[in-house]
Amino acid sequence: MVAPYDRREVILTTAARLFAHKGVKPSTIRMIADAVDITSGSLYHHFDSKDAIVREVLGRYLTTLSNNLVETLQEETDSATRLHNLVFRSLEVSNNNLYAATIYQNELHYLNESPRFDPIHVIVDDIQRTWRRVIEGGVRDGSFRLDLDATLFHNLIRDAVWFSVRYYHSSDSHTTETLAAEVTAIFLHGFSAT
Amino acid sequence: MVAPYDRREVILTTAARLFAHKGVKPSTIRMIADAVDITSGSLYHHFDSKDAIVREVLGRYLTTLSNNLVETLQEETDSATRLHNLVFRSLEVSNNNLYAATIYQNELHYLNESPRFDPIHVIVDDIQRTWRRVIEGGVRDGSFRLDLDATLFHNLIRDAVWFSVRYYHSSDSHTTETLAAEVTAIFLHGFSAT
DNA sequence: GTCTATACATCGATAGAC
DNA sequence: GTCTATCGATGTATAGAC
Repeated sequence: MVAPYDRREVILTTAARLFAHKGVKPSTIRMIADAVDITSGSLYHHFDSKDAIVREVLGRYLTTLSNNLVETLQEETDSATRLHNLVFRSLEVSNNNLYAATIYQNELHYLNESPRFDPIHVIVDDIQRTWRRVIEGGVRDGSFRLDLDATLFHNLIRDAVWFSVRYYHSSDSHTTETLAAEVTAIFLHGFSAT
Repeated sequence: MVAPYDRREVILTTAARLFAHKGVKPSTIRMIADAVDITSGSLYHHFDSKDAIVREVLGRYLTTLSNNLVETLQEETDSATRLHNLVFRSLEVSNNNLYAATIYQNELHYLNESPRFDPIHVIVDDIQRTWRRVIEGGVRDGSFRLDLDATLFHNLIRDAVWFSVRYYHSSDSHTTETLAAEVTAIFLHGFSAT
């Protein structure tokens, strides 16, 4: 028996939208309360604190992302395809969680200023390990270049995927497919015509 | 006749360090004052407001960057080299202005929340135009691929250079040289071994 | 140019009635 | 589960003495 909607869910979505658009710190408890049409005191019936809302928004998104990446690697295929699959799934999940994805990249400072977001960092570390496993695998099996720094490559492609949700908001999976293919093409084969 | 050091300059550097490490909003006027050993009220003798400090820190950095990019393009050479030179100069200037560079990428929200930072955005727009000119020139003269989205490429390499100062703090120009060469190699020729 | 003192706003969070 | 009312902390900025 689930209500037609859960007020708690409405608060989460509304807060996420505010956090994404204005930043976490400038989005006050009173603003969130106004946006869901209750008073600020009532918010504390649903959540212990403002940071608890941030944690739940980011935790859901990053957990979904982490699980999706692990899942896509169960397909047996070559390293280049594995890398492409990581790119595609990352773009897809981030596109389905635009507010959360935006918040995460914009609030690295906020998330690091105290241990209260450690659970979030644990999930992110897991995601990074997945990427590294694929990249190092590709270097080992000869798919990727040995004369370039694999860690640098990791950082560059991770940031590219991470931040591309800033400008690419695709509504259909076709666009995500195209974007993933182009990003992978640039990072694997380069933009040079020769 | 310049004093051995200018208190105003000390404030700027100290504030920049705080802004970079803790974020602009959490770095309070009192913290800045404490760090330079005066009281918060005295800060207002040197600057009209906290945002005026932010504007001056970022303005100096971005103006230097913009001028450097324009300067490096006066050398007549091929498009691939021009692109490499943009990468190198960007890394170099950002490395020489680590606090400001860090602040800029971490505070996009803060900088966009009101028109008081419009002068900053004007300089950034100029920098973006410089990059676009080089990339479009390379596409036109056949140096760069026609089958990939040049705007996407622009966004990716710009972010890569922009954000790589997060993890690469080189103290000597040799490392910057190496980093620029590797970034350019990945973006022009790819990480694939084949 | 630096100080003390403080005005004034706004924040997150709590208490207790309904 | 929502309300009103408010506490206590903290923020930017100002006023005026020295």
